Amino acid sequence: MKSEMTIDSDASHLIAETPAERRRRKVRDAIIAAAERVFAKEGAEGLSIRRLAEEIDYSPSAIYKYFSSKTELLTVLKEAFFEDLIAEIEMVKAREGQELAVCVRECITTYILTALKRPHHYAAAFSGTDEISDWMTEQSEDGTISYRTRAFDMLHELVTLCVENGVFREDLRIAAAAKSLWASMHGLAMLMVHLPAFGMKEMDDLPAMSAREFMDFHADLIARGLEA
Amino acid sequence: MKSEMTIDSDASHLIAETPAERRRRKVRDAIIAAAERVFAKEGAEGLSIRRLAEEIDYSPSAIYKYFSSKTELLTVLKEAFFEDLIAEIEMVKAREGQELAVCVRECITTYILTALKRPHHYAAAFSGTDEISDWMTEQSEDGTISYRTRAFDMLHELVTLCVENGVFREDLRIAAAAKSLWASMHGLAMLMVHLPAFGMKEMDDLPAMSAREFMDFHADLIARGLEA
DNA sequence: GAGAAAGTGTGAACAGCGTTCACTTTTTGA
DNA sequence: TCAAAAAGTGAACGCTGTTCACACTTTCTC
Repeated sequence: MKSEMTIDSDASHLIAETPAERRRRKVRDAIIAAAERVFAKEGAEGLSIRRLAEEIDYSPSAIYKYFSSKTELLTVLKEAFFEDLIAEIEMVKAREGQELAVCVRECITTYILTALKRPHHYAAAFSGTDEISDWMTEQSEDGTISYRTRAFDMLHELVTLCVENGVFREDLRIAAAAKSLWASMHGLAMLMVHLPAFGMKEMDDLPAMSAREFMDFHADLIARGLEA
Repeated sequence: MKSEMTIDSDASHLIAETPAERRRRKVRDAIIAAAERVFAKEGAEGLSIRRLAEEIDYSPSAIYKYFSSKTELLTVLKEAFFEDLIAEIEMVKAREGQELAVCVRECITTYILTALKRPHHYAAAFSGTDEISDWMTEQSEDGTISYRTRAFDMLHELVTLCVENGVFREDLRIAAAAKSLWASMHGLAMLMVHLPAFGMKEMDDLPAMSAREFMDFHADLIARGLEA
């Protein structure tokens, strides 16, 4: 029952909630909770409207009273996941008394680790047929800024900070560096998501790296490219 | 009609080809050519067996006499694409009289550029539900080595060469470095594939980078991380 | 409290999908 | 020439997302 808390579908209810609204929100949350459950386990292919309906004991068509399409439902899941991802990294950034160079490396590994915790979510967030032309100015008419943009802003801040403090080269093009950094993190996350054994299996005669060690290795390579 | 040449479905016909075989190959190639055409334009979603059948004037069930499943057909497309990708990079590697450090950067941009030429192919090659546990030893019983493994081998060679010639740090873990390098290239390729404007749109006051400039920038960052 | 209006839930249906199978037609090889 | 093999087909199965007319329930207004 605590599933109601996992995703707060309407955070702007400081004003009292009528019973009708409460009921509606409950059903909506139940749908999302069921979707979350199925999706985490089996990904987008396993998640069908009919199965979802069965899982919450409603008819398939009922779901369309809450979400205009399967795509919209999936978008909600993706957004919630990205919210988590961003929060996770903000936490690392906010830790006090740490060296910036270390912080950068930990942000990178945290990003990848969080992606691996819900691989289907991460893959879906990037393999949709969203087809957005301007991903930066991407901004729904209600003023909401897309999760991708928010994630990028976070990285942009981090890079700026590093340049200002002399950790990264001072001639760095900041926005470009942030995008490049993102790409490198994203690449490993994606590869590990759908080639689960990618982190392992060296062909050297050296003792094999663990997935975690490899992630640290990757983070170090990325950071080295940026550092002064 | 030159489409028959784009994919050679059976390269081992040094022995004479009977009329029957010739006819069969022709139909098979027509299916592949049509699939290639549709897939390049609209991706996996636009490619249905029924549509394919219509396109080549056969019944849907006929296609199953040539491919056991849609998945198998898609695998053929992906393999052909990866063959191209690998060949493209081998060409860059084979160019003579060039500095190794430059070569590395050009391999990276070539990889990304080739991916962007057929974005749907590239995305499909990595977003399938292949679910392979050991991606390295991945080797069909007929002795065929997977395209992913071949791509990795190529990178492994490149990194080895760079370490031997003092271009990369000599203490580098070669296999790990190759994987990391791959991840970073892959990340940018993937991001640009489905956020087409990712390469553009800086937020700096500086003049905007072109997609090509940004790719060079990214390649440089990756290489710097590896270099001595 | 009565009645209109709005909201909620349903079952049947549509069009599409990948795939299978019994079937006919064509081609091959002895 | 005739049987065996191969090639091609149309109908069907079970699945998908989605829509729509309909019934039922809640809410709001007079």
